[in-house]
Amino acid sequence: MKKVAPRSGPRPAAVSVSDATLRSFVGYQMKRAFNVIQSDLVKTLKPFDLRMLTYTALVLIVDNPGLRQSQLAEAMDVERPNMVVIIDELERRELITRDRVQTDRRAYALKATLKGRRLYEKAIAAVTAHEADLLRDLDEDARTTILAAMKVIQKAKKGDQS
Amino acid sequence: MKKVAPRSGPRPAAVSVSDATLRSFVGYQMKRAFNVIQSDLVKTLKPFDLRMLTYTALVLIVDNPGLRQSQLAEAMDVERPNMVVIIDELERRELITRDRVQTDRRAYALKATLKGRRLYEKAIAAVTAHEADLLRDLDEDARTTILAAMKVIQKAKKGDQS
DNA sequence: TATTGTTATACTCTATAACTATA
DNA sequence: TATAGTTATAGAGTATAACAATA
Repeated sequence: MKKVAPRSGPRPAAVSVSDATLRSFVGYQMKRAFNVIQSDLVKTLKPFDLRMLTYTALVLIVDNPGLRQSQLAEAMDVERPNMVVIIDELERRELITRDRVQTDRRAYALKATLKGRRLYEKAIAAVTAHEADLLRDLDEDARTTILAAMKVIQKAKKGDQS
Repeated sequence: MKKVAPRSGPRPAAVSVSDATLRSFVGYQMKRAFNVIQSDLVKTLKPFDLRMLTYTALVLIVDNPGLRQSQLAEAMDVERPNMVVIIDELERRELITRDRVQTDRRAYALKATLKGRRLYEKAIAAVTAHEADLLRDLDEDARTTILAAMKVIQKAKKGDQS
């Protein structure tokens, strides 16, 4: 009953694990796919000394000169306290400037420096190239569907019942 | 020059932030969408006192009785050291058992208890219902495309140049 | 010598309460 | 009183090195 069945291969892990139950969940597949994309993105941004959050913040600041930290935090869906260290890092590296808003001295106006804009250009080019490579086996139609679907999912949160 | 221009609305954040540059990246859209799905999943699993990781581990153990921690870690794409605390929690709550494998006394065979299998049934039902609700605005065609696309992305990692 | 599970540790991301300075 | 930014802190998730027991 408890006798060991003779095994030819040296790998006891030869029997593959079934994830049949989980596979059908969109959430499960998205987590796994997102992990792939994220780890690729981390590697891509490494040479620029950027992480996902610092990269995203830099892009938004370049594209929206003068915005405040709270606006950035809301746009990135990050809590304000967590925004501070991100901004601190970008400022310390002289990629952005933090200037008091004259009309509201509580707030800071964030702007990219020339150095920040140059890093922005390089980082975006690298991310674009890596993403194109990662998605090379998806045709244009599939990509369009994915983008559309991702937007639908994002909207599903707020409009719980229009 | 520095006079405050009279504003009608009380909200200075009225000017919306443009994320046009980021929007076209699949990775960006996936992160945002995944955040929505994840936070919904967290809420869904809360009543069962499960997190994504403990939920995933429980499902895989129920579906693959007797598997080892290292197999589970590989299946979940989690480092072995991080698997330990997850398994600890499931065992402490008597949802699974950890039995020494007779043929390899280094390893543990993981099995779900009756309590574990019951929680599995309830949790899966809840997750299924919540996911259906979250994706209610996506037709079957879109879901199929998404699932297929997520698999393509996952495969893109390993087969860098088949 | 290699592998299973473990401990310790560290870094990132996330989340909340409470403070300050301004409004 | 409310808001912008900050500090402190705690919880998750993730990653690596090093160890004991076993193969």
